[in-house]
Amino acid sequence: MRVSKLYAPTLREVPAEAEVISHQMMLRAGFMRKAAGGIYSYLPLAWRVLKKIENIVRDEMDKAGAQELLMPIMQPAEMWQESGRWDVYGDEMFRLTDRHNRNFCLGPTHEEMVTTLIRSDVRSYRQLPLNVYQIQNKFRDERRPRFGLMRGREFIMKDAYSFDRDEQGLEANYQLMYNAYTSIFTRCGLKFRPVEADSGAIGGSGSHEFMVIAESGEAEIVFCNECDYAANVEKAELFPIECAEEALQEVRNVETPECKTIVAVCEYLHLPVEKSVKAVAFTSEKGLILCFVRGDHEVNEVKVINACGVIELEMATDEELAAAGTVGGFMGPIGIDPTKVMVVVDQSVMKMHNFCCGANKTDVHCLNVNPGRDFKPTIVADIRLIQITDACPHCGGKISKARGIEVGQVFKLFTKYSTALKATFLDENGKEKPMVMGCYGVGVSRTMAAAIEQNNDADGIIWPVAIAPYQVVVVPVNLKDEASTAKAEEIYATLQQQGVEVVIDDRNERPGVKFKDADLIGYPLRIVVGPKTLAEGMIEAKIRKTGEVLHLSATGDYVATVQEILAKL
RNA sequence: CGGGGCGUGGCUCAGUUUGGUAGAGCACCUGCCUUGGGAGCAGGGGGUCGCAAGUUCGAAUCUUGCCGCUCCGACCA
Repeated sequence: MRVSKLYAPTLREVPAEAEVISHQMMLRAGFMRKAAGGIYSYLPLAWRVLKKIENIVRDEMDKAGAQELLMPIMQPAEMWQESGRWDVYGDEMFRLTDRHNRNFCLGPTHEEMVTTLIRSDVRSYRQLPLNVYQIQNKFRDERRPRFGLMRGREFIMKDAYSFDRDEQGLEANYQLMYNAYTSIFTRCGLKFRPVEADSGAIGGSGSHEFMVIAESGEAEIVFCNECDYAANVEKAELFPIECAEEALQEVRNVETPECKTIVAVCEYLHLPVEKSVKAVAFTSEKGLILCFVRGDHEVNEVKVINACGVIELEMATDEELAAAGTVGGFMGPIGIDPTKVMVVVDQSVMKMHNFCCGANKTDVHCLNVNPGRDFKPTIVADIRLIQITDACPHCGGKISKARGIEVGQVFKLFTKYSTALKATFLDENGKEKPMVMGCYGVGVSRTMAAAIEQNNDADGIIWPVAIAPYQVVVVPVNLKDEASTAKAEEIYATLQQQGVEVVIDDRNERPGVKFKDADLIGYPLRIVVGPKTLAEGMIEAKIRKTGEVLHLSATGDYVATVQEILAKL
């Protein structure tokens, strides 16, 4: 490719709309342009990167025994109604109607589609296991699209679905996919970490997320420094906290004027925060939920959702609190009827003695409260967020936190969809059984963005060779100098013949412009051909990642050298 | 959806407070010149100032409504 013909309009300045590095770089380097919020055109350079990622994904999927197919983006409402998700999915689903007023959606995911497809064709245990995948655009009307490709409303995803006779089969497929994902992200040149994850709205249980480690990541993960435990914070279990036994004392109320937060209350009463319990109130489709955790702990909403078996949580309003007989800032479990309001108490609170909490009256808190004696929870569960001071839930070791970009997730769905959608088969005994399913996603366009987040400097992108749009750019320094320009053309043609993915910057621009663009676009290797070095029989190869400059013989076998350099990057 | 900020040529922004008929830099076109890290000179093209109503002799500027973008909170690949 000749840069003079390449559709890659670079920008000198950072567009005001872009906040994160990957978004800024992709706009500046001419990789993409916005059509609407969270919706982008991929220009040729980006499309080459995406195809490279897709091909790595394909290769690993095929090796793991999955078969590629392509399902419709537009999906009829009926199958979603059958699974029950037409109503559950909410505003995040793009919906449309045809001329006959029939309802459709743009696929946010394909469990319904694939399950109804497979159920009509697979009748026997002999046809299982089966694993199918596709790479296509997905549509989700995000509440808040942001960060360019990191959270778009239309994005490219690889989604695979496995069907097995039993849970052992699922376990095997899950492991195959887990390993394939590890290979995919390794081959893409990314620093990543698989972590235990909550399975969320997709359903099922048992899940891992593949996180690309990056400061700009939206997810927070914890990992143990001593064992191999790693989890999304919203999933992370807690190492049990024990409390020393002490004699139970009588409950009494104290005035706590103007103390709206638990920290203020404890300061006012000269109590350690560990001797207090705070409350967070939510509303859900099952009504009000009062959650209680220790004063210095935080409520984990995902755990609350799972513990209560609800779909969504919202912060409760003052009116709802008043109706339940309490008041914001002074909520406590005493006197709340656990059969009318869900009183969800963190497991660690159940072990505390003589603690302080709200008295459900403005400016009043209770002292010496004890679980069991003074109140009855509706539910006791682990509902708190792990903190850096917590011990590893597996080995008790010291944990660390990091931020990550979720580029892939694997789920064990079990029979959630096959039961709802009646995807059954006959086993060897002629008995009808639901297929045991798994699903496995890779955010292809997000992976491209994540790669940039992890590989850039002040001058631009630094592509890992495996997913770079081109491997090499050849830069003739001065087009007026015939000898060096001819040499550059020769090198370009030769490399191309040898299968190197190469562009030549044949624009009649000053060298600075070409260098700046090459750095910005992030070609892994730049070959500069100019009169000065050529006079000495040399050409220059500069490695984008390290800045290292190598002088190669212009007449010798530079092709082999270039291939060696690329192989090492 | 709630809360902040912003919409002026392709990009970055000034002008809005105090209404008087639109500007700069970059990019683009032509010519000259220049060629190892975003050169210089000269000339040139391009904007119904997000949209719609309103106030006014007169609106980018004031008022109202709408739309879009963006950032902060809950979801996800």
